[in-house]
Amino acid sequence: MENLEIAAVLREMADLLEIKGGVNPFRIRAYRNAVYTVEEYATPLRTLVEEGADLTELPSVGNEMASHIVELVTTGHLSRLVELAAEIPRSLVTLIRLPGVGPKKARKLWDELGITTIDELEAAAAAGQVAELEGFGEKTQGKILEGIVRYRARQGRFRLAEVDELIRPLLDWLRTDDAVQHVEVAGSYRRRRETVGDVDILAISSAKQAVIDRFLAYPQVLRVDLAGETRATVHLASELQVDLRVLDEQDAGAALVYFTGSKEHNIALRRRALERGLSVSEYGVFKLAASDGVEPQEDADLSTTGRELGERVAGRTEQQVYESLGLPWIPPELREQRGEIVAAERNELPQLVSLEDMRGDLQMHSDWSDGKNTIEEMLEACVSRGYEYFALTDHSQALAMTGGMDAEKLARQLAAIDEIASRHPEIRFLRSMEIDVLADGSLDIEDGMLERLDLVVISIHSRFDLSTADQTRRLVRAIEHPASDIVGHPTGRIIGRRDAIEFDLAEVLDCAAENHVAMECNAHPNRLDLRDTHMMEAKKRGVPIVISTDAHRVAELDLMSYGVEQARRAWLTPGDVLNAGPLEVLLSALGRI
DNA sequence: GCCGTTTTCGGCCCGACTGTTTTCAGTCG
Repeated sequence: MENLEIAAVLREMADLLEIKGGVNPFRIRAYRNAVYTVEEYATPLRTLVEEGADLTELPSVGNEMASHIVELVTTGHLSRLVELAAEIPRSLVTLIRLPGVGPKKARKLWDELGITTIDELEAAAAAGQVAELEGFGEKTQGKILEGIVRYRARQGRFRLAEVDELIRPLLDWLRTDDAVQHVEVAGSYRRRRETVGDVDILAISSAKQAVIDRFLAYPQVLRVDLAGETRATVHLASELQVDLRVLDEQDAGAALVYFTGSKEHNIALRRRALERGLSVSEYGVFKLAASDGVEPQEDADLSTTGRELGERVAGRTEQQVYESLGLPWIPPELREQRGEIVAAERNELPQLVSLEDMRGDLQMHSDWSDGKNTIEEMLEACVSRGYEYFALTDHSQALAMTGGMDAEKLARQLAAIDEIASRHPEIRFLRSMEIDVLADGSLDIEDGMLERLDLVVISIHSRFDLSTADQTRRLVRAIEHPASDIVGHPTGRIIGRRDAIEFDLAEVLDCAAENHVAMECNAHPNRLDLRDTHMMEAKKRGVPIVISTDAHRVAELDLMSYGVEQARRAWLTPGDVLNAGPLEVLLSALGRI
């Protein structure tokens, strides 16, 4: 059982316990905390279980969660969930995915109307039965019906690059309004997560209502979900959800921290604040009033609303907010509660790699295979981006439909490259190729030709369905080939379209480290492969990373920023990224010189 | 259920908006 599946079971436990009601809310929260840990963990927990490792070492995993995980890995099911499902229909958890329906309402729908599925809920709402229930009404019933339609049609998360395109004109629309002093996008977009569920926009203004009005008047707004005095939520025509919050300038820093998240990072900050007698919200950092007689609430009170606040100590800038908590400013890409607060406290935050550090691009295609531009056009585009070197990596013959090259065609290309390179001393031209790794792990070109290349990129483009063991063997054999330098888009995933191939990440990374082979972070926003957590694992195991665009046309060379952002999320410094350094260091790390 | 520079009990993050309430519960982020 894989981590995501384990997490899904634990999440279902939490949902069912919540629907059941009368359960200690902190017990439910404990399940949700464990879900986060399991989802974020880079290596399969199944391997930890097989090694007999102590799972309670993991954050938010105690004896109970550890035994749950062991049971799931070894038996494939969780007896506690089976017991719970005998009391509460499991399908009720789908109801709370609907907007406006939470655990309490789901429970009521089941108790009063015997509803357990979305289909049954739709029928009951259409018949007007839902509005009759206490705590429900006509509006709620209508909202549920709309929500069901959207639930069935929903598109899922948006890729970061799509959101970039959708959100830029909206930002321009807001910025041209006089009432708006400043606009910034927060949320997972600012943390540069590979996909974004909804977009959080933060506006600074003293005329809040005017900003809300401007936002609601944006031509691409398809429907308004809610609109208050300081916040509004809309769906754009693209179905992308956008939340706007309008705040005073003095609150900008606290608000930006709050809305950038992640949720887990914020919770950790607030816990830290409480330890210091402070309270953090989107309105600032406040001293807590002396808490003489704090009356403990009986269960269900999840919030600390009503706590007496004292003097405000920070809020205008993010720096101030972190400083008030005894921390240096933390880059948004690191705010995932993966140890950044501890590192910040010790002043050990990494100096993250940036786009300006990049000195070359190590995967791109020309019209010799499936690229759209000539070799010389690609070269000139690299020069204009200020690169010191670049690698041209047209496909090998196994990808016939791309015009992949056999030995004879490669020989002709190398001759053409020599001629072009001789006219362009301003950049170092690396003769390279993206060579297919065949199903058995052999490379798709004669060894004799490999010797004529400066750099060899090896990639999997077929047989994505091999077993974990076979796929691991395949990659290990290819990496062990003495000519191999870089594994291109190692997991082969296409975000939202094709799953990653299955292999033993630890074994492959260790093999790469041993053989001086680098792993690529493919910067194309559809791939982002390796992903952030995998790169963290690679760094831990001493495997160098390269960031390449895999450009098939000149314009795609600009996708480099997406790769760099993912590398930043993986805590990588310029020293961890080979093509952020001088060519000699790169070639030496790959065992070329 | 988890956790520990106020450790093995007693805590556990904070606020806005909506709809249905006649003073607030539920949901959401």
